[in-house]
Order: sequence, then C-alpha cells, then structure tokens
Amino acid sequence: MSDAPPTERHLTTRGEERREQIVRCATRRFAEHGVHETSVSRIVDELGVGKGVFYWYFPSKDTLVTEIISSALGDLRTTQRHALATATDPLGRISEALRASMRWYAANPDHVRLFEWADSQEGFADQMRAAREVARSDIERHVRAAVSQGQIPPGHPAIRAEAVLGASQRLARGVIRNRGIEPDEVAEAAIRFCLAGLQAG
Amino acid sequence: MSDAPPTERHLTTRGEERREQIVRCATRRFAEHGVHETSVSRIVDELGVGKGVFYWYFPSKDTLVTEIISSALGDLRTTQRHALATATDPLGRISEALRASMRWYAANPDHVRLFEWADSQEGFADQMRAAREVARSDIERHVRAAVSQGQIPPGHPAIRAEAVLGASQRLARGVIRNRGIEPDEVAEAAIRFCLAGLQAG
Amino acid sequence: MSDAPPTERHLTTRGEERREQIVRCATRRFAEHGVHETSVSRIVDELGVGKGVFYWYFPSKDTLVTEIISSALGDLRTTQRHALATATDPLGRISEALRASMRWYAANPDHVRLFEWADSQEGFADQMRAAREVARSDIERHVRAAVSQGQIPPGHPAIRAEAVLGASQRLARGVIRNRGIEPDEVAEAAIRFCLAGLQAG
Amino acid sequence: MSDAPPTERHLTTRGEERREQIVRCATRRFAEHGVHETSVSRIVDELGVGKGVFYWYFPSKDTLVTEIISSALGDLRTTQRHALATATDPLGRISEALRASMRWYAANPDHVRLFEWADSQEGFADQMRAAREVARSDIERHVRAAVSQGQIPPGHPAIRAEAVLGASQRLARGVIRNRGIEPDEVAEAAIRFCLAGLQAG
DNA sequence: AATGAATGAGCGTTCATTCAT
DNA sequence: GATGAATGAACGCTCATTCAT
Repeated sequence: MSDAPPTERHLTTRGEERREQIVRCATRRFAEHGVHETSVSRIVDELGVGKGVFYWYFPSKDTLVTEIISSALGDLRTTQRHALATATDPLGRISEALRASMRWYAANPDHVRLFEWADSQEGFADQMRAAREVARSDIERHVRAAVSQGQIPPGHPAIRAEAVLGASQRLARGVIRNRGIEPDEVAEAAIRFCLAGLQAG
Repeated sequence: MSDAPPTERHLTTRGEERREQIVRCATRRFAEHGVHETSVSRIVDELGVGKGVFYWYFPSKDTLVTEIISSALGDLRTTQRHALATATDPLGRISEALRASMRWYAANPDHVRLFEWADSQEGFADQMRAAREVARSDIERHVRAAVSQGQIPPGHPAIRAEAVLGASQRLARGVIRNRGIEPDEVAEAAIRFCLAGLQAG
Repeated sequence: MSDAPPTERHLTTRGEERREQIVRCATRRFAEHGVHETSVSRIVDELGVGKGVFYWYFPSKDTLVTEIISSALGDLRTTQRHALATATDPLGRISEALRASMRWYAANPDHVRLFEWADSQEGFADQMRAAREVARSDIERHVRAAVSQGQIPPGHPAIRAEAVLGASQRLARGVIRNRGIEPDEVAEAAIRFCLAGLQAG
Repeated sequence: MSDAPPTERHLTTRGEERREQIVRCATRRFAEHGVHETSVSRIVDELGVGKGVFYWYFPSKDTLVTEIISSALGDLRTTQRHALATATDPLGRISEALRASMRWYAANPDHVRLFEWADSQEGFADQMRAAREVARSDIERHVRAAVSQGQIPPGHPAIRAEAVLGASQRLARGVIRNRGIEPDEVAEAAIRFCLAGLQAG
C-alpha cells in the first residue's frame, strides 16, 4: 500500500538502470562538490527527471549516501580479500593487499573521497571505524604471522598495521589527487617503505 | 556588513573573553558534530546570548571556520618548526618533528578533526593542500639531507616524505580517537617505523 | 538555487495560475506598502501557501520585482508605440501618445507607483533611465518633426520633450492618487497645455 | 531621568556640531544609497563614533529621516515664498518661483532625491502630499490671478498648476542627474514652456 | 513510474534599538 | 556625552521530503 520503497523492491530492467543512473550521478557530485552541497534537486535536475523519481528508488538522501559508501567499502574489502589470497607468505600477502588497494583507490577516486568525507561525519563514524578496523586486523594478522615466522622482529602489531595503512593510504591520496603519477610505481614505493618499516623492532 | 567590521575592532577585556568563548565553543561543536551540523543558533544558544553577539565578533560563520583552521595550522606549523631546530642531524630532525606533531595532535584533537573535515571541503582544498605541502617539503628536505649524508639510501624523496607523514598521522588519529593509548609510546613506534622505512632503497 | 531554475520551467495550468497569483499579490503589496516593507513571508501568507512556493516560481524576490517592472515598462512602451501610429502629423502623434499613456497610468496605478519607487533605487537606476530615455527620444523625434514642418518654432528638443513628459506624468499621478478625477479630461488638459507649451520659442 | 532626547535638549556647541555632522552624513548616504540601505551602524562608523552617539541626538532613525525631509521642505518653501515676492504680476511671480525652485533643486540634489524617495513611502505619503498641495495652491493662486487680470485665458487652475510643477520638476531632475547642464538655461526653458502652456484655453 | 507543486523547519544574516559602564 | 556589547525579531532563502494527479 505504501510508496516507501521496501528493502527489496522488484524493479524492471529500466528501473534498475534508473537506479544506477541516480547512484552514479550522485556519487560523482558527492565526491566533486560534497554531500551537503549536492541537493536532491540537483541530482534529479541533472538527470532531467522529476523529484518523485528519487524517492521512488530511495527512501531518503541519507539512505543513498549510506548505500554508496557501504557498497564501496564492501567492494574494496572483497578486492583486498582476493589479493591476500594470491600470496602465501605473510609479507607477500601484505604486499599484495597494498598493491590491490592502491589500484582500487586509483580506479575509484570518487569513493575514496566519500570515505574521507564519511570519516569526519558523526553519522558514519561507527561504520568507518569498523571498516578501518577490519582492514587493520587483516594486516595485523599477517604482521603477527610474519613475526612468528621470523620474517620481522617482534613489536606492537596493531600500531605497525596502522602505520602500514597510513603510509599507503596517504600515498594513494597523492596518486588520486595529483593525476599524472603512476599508481603502480607509487604502490611499489609504498610496499618497499612499509616492509622496511616493519623491520623496525 | 555593518556590525562586524572586516579588519579590526577594539575589544574590551569582556569582549575578548566573549570572542574566545565563541571560538572555543564553536571549535568543540564543529569537531564533535560537524561544521554544517553546528548552526550559529546552537552556538549562541549554548552560550546563552543573542544571535547578534556572534556577528558582533565575526563577519560570518565561514570567517570563523577559516580563522579556527588557519590559526590551528599556523600553531602546528610553529610547533613543528621549533621541534626541527632541536636536533642537528637530518633523521634526528625528522624524529623531533614527528614527536612534536604527535604531541600537538594529542593536545588538539578538535583541530585535527577540523583539518580532516577541511581536507574534504572544496572551499578549503587549496589552503589544506598548501599546508600539507609545506609539511611535506620540510620532511622532504631532511630526507634529501639524510641521503646526501649517507644516513639512508637514495630514493624518491617526495614519496618517502609522504609515507612518513601518512604513517605518523594515521597513528595520531588512533591516539586521538581511542583515548587510553599513550601518545609518547605511539610516537616512538611511529618514529622507529618511519626511520626503518626510510632505509628502503 | 536548485528549486527555481534560472531559465524556463514547465508549468501546468495550476502552476501558471499560482505564478500569476503571486505576481498580482506582490504587485499590489509592493505598490501599497513598498517593496522593502513587503516580505516574501507576507506574500505567501496572504496566499495561504508555504514559503517554498514562492521560490518554486521565482529564483529570488529581486527577480520578481525586476520582472514586474520590466514587463510593465514593456507593456507601457507597446501601448505608446501603438498610439503613436494612430496619427500622421507630429503634434497629433504626441497627443495620441499622451492620451494613451494617461489611460495606461490610470489603468495601472500599482505599476506607476512601482516605477516611482524604482526611480529612486540604485539597482534600477539604469533600467529606469533607459526607459525614460526611450520615451523621451520618441517624443523628441516628433518635436523635431513638428519643428521642421513648421508646426512649432525651433527650440531645444530634448528639454521640450522632457517638459511634455513631466507635465503629463505629474497630472497622471494626480489622477491615480485622487480617485474621482476623470482621466480623459485631464489627458485633454495635459495635451492642450503641452501643445501650447511647445509653441514657445 | 530618561535618556530619550526630549523635543528640546540643551546641547553644547560641540553637541550641535555632532548633531549637524550626523545630519549631513546621513543625508548624503540616504540620497546616494537609499534610506533602507543606510544603517545606523554605517553612519556612526563613518563618523568614527559609537552607536550610542546616534541615539543620544535622535530618538530613532525614523525621526532623523523625518527631520531631514521636513526641514528641507521648509527651506524650499521659504525659498519659494521669497521668490514669489520679488515680482508683482502673476505670471512674473510664477516665473520667479520656478527660477528659485530650480536653483534650490540644483543646490540641494540630495534633498531632492530624498523627496522622491519619500514620495513612494507610505509613512511619508501625507507629509509629501501636503507639501505638494501647498506648492500647487501657491501656483494655483497666481494662475487664478493671471486669469482674472486677463494675462491668460480661463481653464482648470489646479490642473494647470500641476502641469507647471510637473514640467519644471522633471526638468530639474534632468539638471540634477546629468551634471553638465546649466540650471539657469533649463530654468528659462521651463519658464518659457510653462508660460506658453498657460496660454492654452 | 513519474510529474510538478507544495510544505515548513531551519539556516545565515541584518539591524534598529537598548544597556551597563 | 560616549563607548562597546548585547538583543531579538525579521528577513531572504534552502532543501529534504510529501502529495495529488
């Protein structure tokens, strides 16, 4: 009876396309101009449709933002998981994860910007912290493994994992914002720096 | 336009105090709940004064935000400059800068959050990029010096400097957000990690 | 910015009616109480609609004022042009223009008041001056023609045209403000006065 | 006991000067930028004094505006009265009044602008109408006299008086706004036009 | 599925005025 | 006489959301 879109709504092919259109347009504008600065009106105007369209597919603007961020976090996560599986030794796994992450960042700059924005938003704090902790604990696990296999000296694993993530993400930001830098080259530099850093006691 | 002069205004002691009160209250709320989410009304309500008071001291909300951020950037910068001067060898200077920065971050968590927010704001992009580049070029200079003095092997100095800053700032964020971690301990870990990282070719 | 497009918007019949309603209501209030004194809130309150309605149809209050004035100037201009064409000799044309203008003033007292207000507004100064100069140059042209056809003695045509407009507009104001005076009677007196005035050397 | 300035307040010499300063500064700004657009703050800022100063000399902004306009109206009135007395025949008196008015307009452009503004202000409507009627009845009286002395043919005296005033004031406006036109020359043209106009039946 | 119209709380800002000192 | 500080109602405007068609 209600028009409020339920969790699952059966959409026609055309409906799916519309929905995707909205997501893409919104993602771009959110990243370029900010979430607050992008009104629902702007989005539907740009798509040349009425305002009702938006609320047919999404119950609210917030829901859309959340969906974009959640699915991007999920995608990044999947990418990292797959990468981790392509090596067998701990430091190799870390390297692969960094390499894959850097590529993902370079391929999804809009989502990275949204992550940065969400980081400083009360409403997303929990979700973002959780995501960061998942990433950190992944790295941390392999740091511990590397220690126990004698690849690196012992040391506080959580701090080391954070350092690895911080260094590589900062470099990723440079890659995204200063177009013209080669992502792979930076990825290798990041990996060298981090692996060497992990050699510290 | 008429009640808040752009340049200078003579303030009495009481006026100075009121102004400071506004800055403090706003800084806290901006950091805790976000800049957009903190209306001028909320600030003056919290202080128990009329709305006009705000505009007696600041020509606009934007001006206040800019002032808070600029002065914090300046303060951090000064802190780093002083720290750099307390050591004589390049890696020692880098260590001191990291140590001082970490302490500043721990002491000014609200400003750090504002920096993160400003990073993702179109209107502040230039200012923040400039500030980051100043910090990076400082580190970069000492990385170059360390290379030429044979302390570390050669390598892309800008990338290395960014990695150092990324690792230490990410750790600082952990310190700020998870109260209970000892800043100095993290600072030392960060320094060890970064100096070791710089040993990579 | 987002709900009121600068160029065109497709309006339904209801929309057109609403828009007209706003224009009419605003014109009356602007004329009766002044533009500054008539807030957008008062207009929408009088119409019994929400505030957003105004901004659905007009991008700003200023835009509305400008539109009202511009279209009234255009309408008056058209009226005068048509009137000029109904006579063949210069003085006859001037008479027809004055007659038609007086009728227009009597029929559109609110717009006349807005013209007077706009005359003393910095922001409208150019537009109003331009409009006055168009009206003046129209009269001026026929004054010159009357001179060259020997209907009236030579003399400064711009000054004479201004005098004609001044006399007739002042009389129009009396007609508008003191209800009960017959516009046509005044028009004829104005014409007699002006034509005689033009006989001066 | 009260600080509200009474009708008469004893002012020191310095006080009188301050008061005059405020009047002059306000008059200029009111004329140049409009009354609404000139805040009390602007005025006191320009004079480099505190806000209290204004309210020491005037109970309100409105009072100041009213005073400026009333005293200017009175001054103009006096000027016209004196001018009327310098001739003996009716048309001569009208000519002298027009000549003197034009000179006054040229010498007091700011006040003329204020008159125009006040004309379209609800709050001043009565005062301005009264002033206009005084001026009109003055001219009207001499028109009647001119008729009864056979200088001009009979005709509606109020309408004729309004026409005379309209023509001359419109020309005065041109003199004020387009600097470079010689007031006396325009005055003579206005007088010729009006006297000829009065010859109409 | 989609439209144009409407809502209304809330925002940043202004400014005539008052007040304590 | 004069100051800087404070008030608070009102303004123009925005925008997420809802509704009738």
